[in-house]
Amino acid sequence: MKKVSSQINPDEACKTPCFDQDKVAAIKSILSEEEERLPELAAFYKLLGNTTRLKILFALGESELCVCDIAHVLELSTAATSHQLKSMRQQGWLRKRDDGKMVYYRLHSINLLKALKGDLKILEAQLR
Amino acid sequence: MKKVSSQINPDEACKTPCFDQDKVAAIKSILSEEEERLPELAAFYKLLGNTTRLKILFALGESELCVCDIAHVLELSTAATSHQLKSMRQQGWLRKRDDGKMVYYRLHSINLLKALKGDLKILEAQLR
DNA sequence: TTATCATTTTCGCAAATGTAGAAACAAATG
DNA sequence: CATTTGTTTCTACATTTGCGAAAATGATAA
Repeated sequence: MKKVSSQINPDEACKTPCFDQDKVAAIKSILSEEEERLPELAAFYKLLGNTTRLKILFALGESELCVCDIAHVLELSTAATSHQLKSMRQQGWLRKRDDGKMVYYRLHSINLLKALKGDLKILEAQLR
Repeated sequence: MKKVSSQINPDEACKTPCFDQDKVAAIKSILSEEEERLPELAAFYKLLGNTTRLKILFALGESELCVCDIAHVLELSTAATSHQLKSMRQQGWLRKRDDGKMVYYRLHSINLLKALKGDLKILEAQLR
């Protein structure tokens, strides 16, 4: 069932020569197509992997808000809030609108929020 | 347009009293319903926010694999690989199957992989 | 102009986090 | 028994991170 190839290079990083070399090669080849994108995808999820930022996204899902309002919702300083907003704006998730001294943020894409809510449901299903 | 309420508590964490107190209260109330779940959701995304783990998921999307094969695909030690596998198994994403000395891992839910591939497409759309 | 206000940015740090190595351990095999 | 495969614990290291403090920006008001 398990083909332990005789042509294993002893210099391999993994010392256990248990693997199916052909299978590994095939999967490496398949992965190589997506490999470039994976760091981007990881960065995408990293940005989502923070309760404060998720709160911001859910809050903006309700309504456009100024930085100060968001800061109050989060009970956080405006500087810290602004920092988080910037990171998400850079990711393309948020848009800003200047109005005098105030700056208003809103979701750029409603799809993101939908995805979040969908994932919340998946999560609940997992936990049952 | 902006209602600056007179009943602002001067002890507020945020020093700028620019906010629409009613709006903030309303949004806080709405968020409070989801607030409990948000740390879980963040943990979910944190686990996805790593290129190595994403590689594992995509690899297992192709085929069930033993730890050693996965380690070779990742070019990582079996110990490190096993650690990552454990974290994802704990999250409920993977299942393991013992077969003699070998241990095989597979995706528990195909939905996760579908979601990943969907998010990859969203990402590509964003970047255009 | 000067002052004030909302926000942004820079700097920097303390704390948290994550990754993975080494080695001990477990379980299966021969 | 010795090997093999995988897991776990302990550990150390580097990196990341979130955020405070304070200066800077840019708009508005006096």
